[in-house]
Amino acid sequence: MVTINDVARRAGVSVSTVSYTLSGKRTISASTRARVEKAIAELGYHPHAGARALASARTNILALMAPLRPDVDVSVIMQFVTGVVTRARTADYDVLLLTQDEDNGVGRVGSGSLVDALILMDVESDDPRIPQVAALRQPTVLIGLPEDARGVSCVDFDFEAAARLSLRHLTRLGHRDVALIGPPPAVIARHTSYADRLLRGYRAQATHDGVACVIEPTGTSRAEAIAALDAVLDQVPGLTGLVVHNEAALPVILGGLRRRGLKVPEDVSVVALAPADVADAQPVPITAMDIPALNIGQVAVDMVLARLAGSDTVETRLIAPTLHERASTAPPR
Amino acid sequence: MVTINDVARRAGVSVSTVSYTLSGKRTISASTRARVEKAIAELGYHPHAGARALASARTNILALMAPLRPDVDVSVIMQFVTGVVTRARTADYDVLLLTQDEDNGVGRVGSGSLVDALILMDVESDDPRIPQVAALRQPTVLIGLPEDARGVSCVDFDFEAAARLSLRHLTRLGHRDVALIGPPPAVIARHTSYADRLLRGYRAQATHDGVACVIEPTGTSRAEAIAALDAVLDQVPGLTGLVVHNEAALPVILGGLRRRGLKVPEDVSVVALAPADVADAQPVPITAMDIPALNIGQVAVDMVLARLAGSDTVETRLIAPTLHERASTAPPR
DNA sequence: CCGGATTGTCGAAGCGGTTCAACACCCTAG
DNA sequence: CTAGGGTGTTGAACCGCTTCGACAATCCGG
Repeated sequence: MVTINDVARRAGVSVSTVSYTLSGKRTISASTRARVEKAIAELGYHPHAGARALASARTNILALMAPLRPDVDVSVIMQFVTGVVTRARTADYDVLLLTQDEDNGVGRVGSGSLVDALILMDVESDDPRIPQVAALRQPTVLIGLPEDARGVSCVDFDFEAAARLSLRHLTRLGHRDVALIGPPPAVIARHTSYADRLLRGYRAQATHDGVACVIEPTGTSRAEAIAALDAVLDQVPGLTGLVVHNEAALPVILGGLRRRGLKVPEDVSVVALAPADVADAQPVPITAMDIPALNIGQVAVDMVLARLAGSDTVETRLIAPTLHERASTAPPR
Repeated sequence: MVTINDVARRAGVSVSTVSYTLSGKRTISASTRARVEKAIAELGYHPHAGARALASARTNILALMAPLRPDVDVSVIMQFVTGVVTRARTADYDVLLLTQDEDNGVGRVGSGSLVDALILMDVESDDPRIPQVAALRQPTVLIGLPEDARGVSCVDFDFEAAARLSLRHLTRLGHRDVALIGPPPAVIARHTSYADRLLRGYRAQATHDGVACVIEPTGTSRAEAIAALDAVLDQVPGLTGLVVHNEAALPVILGGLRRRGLKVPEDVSVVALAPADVADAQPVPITAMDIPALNIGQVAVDMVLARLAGSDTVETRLIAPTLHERASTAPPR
């Protein structure tokens, strides 16, 4: 293993000079810097991450706790993770990937000084992890808006507004017989923050627009999606408008509508809450509130890095939704 | 920060005793162990990861380099990542998530002693990362079979056999006018290992079964998928059988077939290479070679952990495919 | 031409663990 | 009763890096 000592010897300077050359925390003459850099290149020196972490109390690692379970929209997760990892790298940070279902992952990586900061996805309205991160000395960003954030920063897509705008798009087109096919029952039961806000927004808009508020959750499996569609058609016999927030169920629902002889958008208009590429990659391109998952991931990293850089402003950011019209919505005939 | 010193003082023993209690590398009397564990619990002690890494030359972190780009099948990636992370945690390892497109990520985390081992996804036939990992002291497992693995272990789904069996399934049903809609052109151009093997298998089986070998790559966007379907129908006018290996294109292709008045499976039989849940979540449940991505991830971790535990057997493992019949295949009429 | 800044470099003290060699103690066999 | 062999515990060296205080050399204005 080549250490900072080897570099120092080769460059004919002291270890501290090498360290300062690397960190730039003291001025180094151009000639010395050149000699050190040459030695580093020749030896292929990479500082030992553990030693650095020990001495500097910084690991340059971010923890990202993601819901690696099947009942979430994989595309959204993936894009979010991608946003986090790529942005983190631009600031010379690495990302440690954790699952939710570990007992006390937060405490382990936090108290163990394994990471400098945390990003928690899939936050619930009353998430048990919030007191855990609040007790940590590392800053944290939550994806989602818990009831009580306890001074922890939050960021998320504005699902409430997205639900409202989705329904409004349908009612403005003239649809009165509408329904929402939503996230899995388990997600709702957990009071996952985004699901709570989604339902709240949908309900508010339904009341506002004077249409019946029919909400049917559904899982990711084909059978569940079909059942949800059945239930919805049962409750709203002359259904002409559908809002769907369930990436996995989307194709099945479209197939189900077709099998009943219902054409999209001629007979039924469909609005989805999904990333743009998912909406576009359906049998019929779907009008959707595009979820900018990549962007949210980047913002989360920016927020957490700002805290690491010394800022102590705790903020909550909501990313405004935009409707993207594709081929799945039309006025009722 | 509570350190091992605090624990030692509180338990009335030396630091080395605490350390040995934690690691179990020396015998400790039951009473001492109890006192130490009590102190640890009371203080909420978590060993400092950096200090531990420095002293023991072990970080208990695995690097996972995943293709976080849009032209890959997100479900497969997600499931694989999930398999890796969950299995790693059972062995008290954490996972550092890296992207391919970083310049020298392998060298950075390897030489920098950030990780104990690496897992590389999306390996190309002549992957530039292979010499890099071969130069590292950390063991590595490749997902995919490069031409020259240079003594690095490999594991993957047997895409060659999967392609053969997919086509064979169609020809056995009596289909003669068949085609393959494959991975994105860029993936093929890169000579991604799985794409190479997929095409090889398909070609071999086409020759063996005496059918024309029509292969059309396609990207993940709707336009590309439609174009690919057009091209295929152009080349094979009386098409009755289709093999698809492109998760994102699948729904679009099904939509395109329908728009042309072609029913699945009455007019066209479709076999996919995809994870079971993806195949099931289509408008029509698709007969598929189920890609056991979760399992492959677990196996990759097992292999790398075996190397860390001292085994020096370099092996290549291929996971055999199994066909799962759903509702998308039937004899031609 | 001198005193005080400024600039560039260095030595050494940690950071918080692991692990080795040493040692005290107790048990048992001869 | 003693030699010999565990068993349980300890002190101290060490892992590779960062950073503080010290210091020599150079520069500048008065």
